[in-house]
Amino acid sequence: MPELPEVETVRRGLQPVLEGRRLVQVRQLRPDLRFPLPLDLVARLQDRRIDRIERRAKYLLMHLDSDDVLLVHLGMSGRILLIEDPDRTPLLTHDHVVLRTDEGVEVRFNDTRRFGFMDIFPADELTTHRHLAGLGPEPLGNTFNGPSLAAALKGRNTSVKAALLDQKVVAGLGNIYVCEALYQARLSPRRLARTVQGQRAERLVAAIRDVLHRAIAAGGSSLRDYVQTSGELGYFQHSWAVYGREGEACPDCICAGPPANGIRRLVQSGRSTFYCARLQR
DNA sequence: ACGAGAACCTGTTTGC
DNA sequence: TGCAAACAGGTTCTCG
Repeated sequence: MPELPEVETVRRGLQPVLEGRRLVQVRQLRPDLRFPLPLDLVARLQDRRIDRIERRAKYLLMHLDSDDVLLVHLGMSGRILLIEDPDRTPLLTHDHVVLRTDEGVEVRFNDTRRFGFMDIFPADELTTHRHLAGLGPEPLGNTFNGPSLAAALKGRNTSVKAALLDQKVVAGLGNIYVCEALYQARLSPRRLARTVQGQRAERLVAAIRDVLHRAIAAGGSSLRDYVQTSGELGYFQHSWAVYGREGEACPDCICAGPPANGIRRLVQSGRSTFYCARLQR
């Protein structure tokens, strides 16, 4: 999916189109995504004004003038398409929820694999909601630092790779940016999470923040199914050092080419990890 | 309680 | 060429 940088890019694209706008038409094309959609979703969105759009981890949170919050998660293949001329733009196969604003623009939630989901709930449940309550710190926030990450990893008997994918440890990283951050921090993805303490934790925090900042500045990464809200392509995928580069030379060392050297791929808890075995310890 | 793997879905790419 | 297997950004559930 869209990881944190892609979701932040979508949020920034939606802001000028949706904030302050009223929803004059709401259509739901199927009863469920990853989970059943709330039965009253359309009724609670119809004629509401969107006051503010924020992001928490990989979630978009749209605050309504009814004091409800619309939560959107893009899953693996979710996209949000902005349609300037909706009456002359046919729906696509996997358009599932369609919002039209009082300015005549449509926002269409399109998700091929339907791993995405939506919910709507009262704003006072923001900290207790099932999808938000257990989340760890924002990696770009003030509370995420070397000591706090070290504390979160202490006692964890899994790999640092698997631990960073756990949204309770830090919220918003996914497979791509974990691989990139571990590479930049020169830490092996196989390293036991609980051994990442002190300077190693400091290095990892700095790498995570730097990778995310650079990715956001580039407008995120465009993957097979993902396009920015505007329809433009993010271009951070050209900056990947290791992700998807199995067999290529490591950009920062001399261990060129396959098979023994260069960037390797391994599978950890069912997901591909890309790394340089020489630089990452 | 923790960690690993399966499940959820569709589409594309890879390999025999 | 054709078909089956592998693989893809995430989260949640089950099982040992």
